[in-house]
Amino acid sequence: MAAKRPAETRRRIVASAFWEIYRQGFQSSSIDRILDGTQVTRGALFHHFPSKQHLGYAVVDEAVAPWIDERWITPLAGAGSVADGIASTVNAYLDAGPDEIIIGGCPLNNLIQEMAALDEGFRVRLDRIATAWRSTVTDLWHRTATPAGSPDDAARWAGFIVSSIEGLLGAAKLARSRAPADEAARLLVSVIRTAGAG
Amino acid sequence: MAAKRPAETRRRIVASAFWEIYRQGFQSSSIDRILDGTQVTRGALFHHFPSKQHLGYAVVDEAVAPWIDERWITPLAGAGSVADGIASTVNAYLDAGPDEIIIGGCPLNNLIQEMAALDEGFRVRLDRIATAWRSTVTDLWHRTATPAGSPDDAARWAGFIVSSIEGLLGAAKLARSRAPADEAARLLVSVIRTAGAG
DNA sequence: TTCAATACATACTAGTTGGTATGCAATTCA
DNA sequence: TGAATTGCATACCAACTAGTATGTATTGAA
Repeated sequence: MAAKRPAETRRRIVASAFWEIYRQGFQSSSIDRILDGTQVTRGALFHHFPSKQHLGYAVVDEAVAPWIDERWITPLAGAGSVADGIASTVNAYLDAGPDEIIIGGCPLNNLIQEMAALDEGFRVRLDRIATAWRSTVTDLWHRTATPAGSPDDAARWAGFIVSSIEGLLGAAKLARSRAPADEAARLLVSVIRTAGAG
Repeated sequence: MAAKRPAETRRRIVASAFWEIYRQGFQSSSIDRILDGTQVTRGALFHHFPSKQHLGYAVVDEAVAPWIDERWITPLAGAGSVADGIASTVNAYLDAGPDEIIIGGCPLNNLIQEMAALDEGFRVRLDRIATAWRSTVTDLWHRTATPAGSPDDAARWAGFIVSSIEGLLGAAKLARSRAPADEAARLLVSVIRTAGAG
């Protein structure tokens, strides 16, 4: 046993748990498999987290949220328009990283479908992430779109856009190919432009 | 033990398995819980299905597919326009049945997110259902939309529309409310109309 | 009516699950 | 430096898992 660095131990558990949960889903994830590869023992894990459920919550807060943040929210915040922001974040997402990310789907969406109906703790945490994403789109819309229609339009569009992105990512997962996501994204972007946010 | 009616026994297994899988997901569904309530025993189940996986396949083919068929595909086939068809199927879906259907999400989408990356048998079966849905939208588009743009436009729009519906159903699940789905659907329909399919 | 195939029913098993009990080592603070 | 407190390791456990072995009852055809 090396030196005791509790923060580092905890970080490794959460990181490994994120991938195990990403691949298997939360319920079918296994503590033993989370531990595999890491140099962490069962005792250490249950010292840091009272239960698998709490570990799951930590994964959402400390791994899924940053994942969405860096891939969608942060780049979007600096975009010149909603259409440009959506086009470039979707492209960057589909371009970047291994196929596993296309085939495995969006970690946020995966957990929403699996856990939102089953566990309120998961639900509120996941909702927090989705809300932050939508808010960023809403702000961007307000800042850059040609003002027309009711002031709630931006929020409505943001809801539509974010849910559409989750949908198109699911289509790619089903097809094991980025093609359907690419096509749907192009349509989504063109539709945003004609709405005056291009 | 009552009279032996194998077809009825099998039907009851698939029906019960559908709900258990709908609620828990496939991997976390339990044979014992599937059997609970039904008057079927373990032996009967494993007589009709060689494994849980094969039962899962049967559920997709014989329960999920009809579910999508009767709620989306069939009504859509008789619609007067794409916009009208989408508006009325979404509304009917959100109106009909218990809240469980809003909170529980779309059985097709649930299984896509959980199983598409893990099991090719599930993936192709789920893809078959989604493809049938998209084809129906494509045909409707061809029949009723004002002809403009390339001939692939209809298929592209169909892909976008179906994935958007799955996305907006996911938003309702996350919010435990039909409101976000309603708003996103209204935007989707208006966007379809401006594209000439209204 | 016999016989074979089908349709179940019961009991069991090997493996996996999340979680705990307990002990020791490293760190921190008085 | 001594004494808590924290961090971690090992061994264990009860519950649950899918699946099997084996038996019997029911069916349909000859």
